[in-house]
Amino acid sequence: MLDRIDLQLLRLLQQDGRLSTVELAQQVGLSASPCARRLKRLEGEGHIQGYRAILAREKLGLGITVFVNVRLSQHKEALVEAFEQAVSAMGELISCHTVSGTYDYLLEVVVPDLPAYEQWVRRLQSLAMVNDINSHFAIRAVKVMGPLPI
Amino acid sequence: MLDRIDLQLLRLLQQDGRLSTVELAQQVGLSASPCARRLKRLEGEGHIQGYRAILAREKLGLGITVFVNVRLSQHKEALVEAFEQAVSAMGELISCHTVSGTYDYLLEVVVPDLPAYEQWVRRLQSLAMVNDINSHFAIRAVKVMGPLPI
DNA sequence: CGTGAAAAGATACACAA
DNA sequence: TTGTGTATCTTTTCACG
Repeated sequence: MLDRIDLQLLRLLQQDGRLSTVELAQQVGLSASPCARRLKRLEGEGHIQGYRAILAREKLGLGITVFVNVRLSQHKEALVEAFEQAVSAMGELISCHTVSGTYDYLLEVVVPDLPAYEQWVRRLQSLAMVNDINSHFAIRAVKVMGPLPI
Repeated sequence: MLDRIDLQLLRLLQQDGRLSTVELAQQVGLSASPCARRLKRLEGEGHIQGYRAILAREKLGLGITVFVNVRLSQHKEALVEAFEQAVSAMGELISCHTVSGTYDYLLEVVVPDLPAYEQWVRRLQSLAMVNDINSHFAIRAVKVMGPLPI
């Protein structure tokens, strides 16, 4: 499905999402048109889901990152869906996975300050199916949004 | 520092990092040149750290995401730095924070399969200053890399 | 996959408001 | 600071070898 060159293109675009077809072409040792063809294919097949600017959290006043473990009181389909829909709609939540172990979910929340976090937790607690919440504050980021290992 | 329009630009670029100056301009109700100036400023001041393509993990054979809690045996400056440098160099690690609570670190690791994860854990365990490791597998992603709330 | 050419689009800059 | 206009450069697209 994907050959060396495709992977190279993906790697390059993961580093710099604004590289043009021409720039990519010379970096992978191709000419522009086959490179453009590959690009379109990679996008069309969904290997590339999109492009985005990476913003500086702290500079934007988003100094607090919190990892939050959540356990639900029940696991009825309807409640699970309601929970996921509710948290997905929260802008402060940038990541949410169901996980193995003691808790059901691991959330990552980004807020400007502690009062904002308290407010957010209140909203989370107000969800009826939420049984237990355990917060871990990020003290320092060692590595953030690293590139996928491809 | 940042006015409404700047924030709008950042929001738009967070959704689509390939929008051109002209497209951005009409979306925020500006003409091209002031929009380009703002863009350059936002990039120059570091509000925009870069641009990248968002890739589909599963399609690329990276089906396993694991959240790993790590506790060190000591917290001497040198050991801490050695640990952080070692894990930062691991491609499978896409995120690493020091966190409050029982553990010192929370890592996010992406690998193709369980054998690859076992291998990775072995490498982690081989670091002398690592005292305790606790893995939580991501069973399902509810929300991944959501936009920052700006 | 490569080449070449044509068309479209983007950027940069000077100047006016 | 923004808007307009222009000139330049780049990119994209496509037909064909």
